[in-house]
Amino acid sequence: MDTFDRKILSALIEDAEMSYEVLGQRVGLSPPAAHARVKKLRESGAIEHSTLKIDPVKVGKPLLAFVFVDFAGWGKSRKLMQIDQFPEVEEIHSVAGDSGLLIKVRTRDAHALELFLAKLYENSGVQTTKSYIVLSTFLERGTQANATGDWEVDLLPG
Amino acid sequence: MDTFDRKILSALIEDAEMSYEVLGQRVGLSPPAAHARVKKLRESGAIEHSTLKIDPVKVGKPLLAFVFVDFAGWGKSRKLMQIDQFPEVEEIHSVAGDSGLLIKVRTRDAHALELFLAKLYENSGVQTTKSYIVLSTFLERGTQANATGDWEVDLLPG
DNA sequence: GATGAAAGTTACTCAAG
DNA sequence: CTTGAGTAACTTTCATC
Repeated sequence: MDTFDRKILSALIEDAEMSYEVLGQRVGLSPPAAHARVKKLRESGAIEHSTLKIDPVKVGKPLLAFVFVDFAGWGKSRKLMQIDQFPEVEEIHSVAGDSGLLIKVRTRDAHALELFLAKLYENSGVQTTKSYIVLSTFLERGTQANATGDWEVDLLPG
Repeated sequence: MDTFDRKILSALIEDAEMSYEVLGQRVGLSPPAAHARVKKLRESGAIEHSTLKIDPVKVGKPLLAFVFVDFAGWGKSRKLMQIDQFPEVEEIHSVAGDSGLLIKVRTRDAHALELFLAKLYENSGVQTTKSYIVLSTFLERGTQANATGDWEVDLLPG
């Protein structure tokens, strides 16, 4: 995972359908060299899979919310994990602090969110939920390949 | 945006590099028909762009956190918006409730998160931050194309 | 690492039903 | 919408430097 690999990942994160010829000249490698590195990045698992960024509004899910879920105990957490079956749910994390789970959920409207929350409460063990409604999103992207300072280093010769 | 379109999006979200032949037989269309629909989905903006799902650990960012940021006022929000320059930052939302902004940030370790928070406090107007450290992630995916109930409907004839 | 080349596959478009 | 066909482009690998 050197600078070339990070440049390749950064380029493909922006547009995964770039040809190896274009990719190569963007990162300063020949097409075969770029291809070999992408292959290794896939085999190593650094690239999990290719996917699409979808416009939430166009698929009828303009309302985004983050829901914190508190439990009485951890016994029923298995059943609650099945909420990944809901296509409205995009993320499920367990978090440190005063809450148990943090769920990112995207619905058609407030009523659909209410129905989802009702499903949550059907699980015994769920004590309270606290929802944060998103008013507007300024940035939303996947994991970036570079870290702070990477670009400055890249500008140096050598 | 009919059932075919949602099936196409769902398939490409799982694997965007599928050939139109495979895509067609997965959704029940001929390759040219599948191709034409994908083209329209791009032109309509429903598909924003193709991207890669990256393994955060493999790129050196195993620590995920959600940070709520409170302001004194909205005057300096423009400057604070520049935090999208940080590759650690994946999402920036303004949320209703007792906080102003919600930031999803992924760093190498707790120290790197601390450095990022220090950058936030450099902005005048930032009053407090409240961070939720993610202990484990059970689900993390992009916006799904279907809504609850879609699959049941699809199983019906006609 | 670069180049050049080869074979196989796919993208993309169109005509016709 | 389907089938069938066609060209251009790309992927993928390999031999060579």
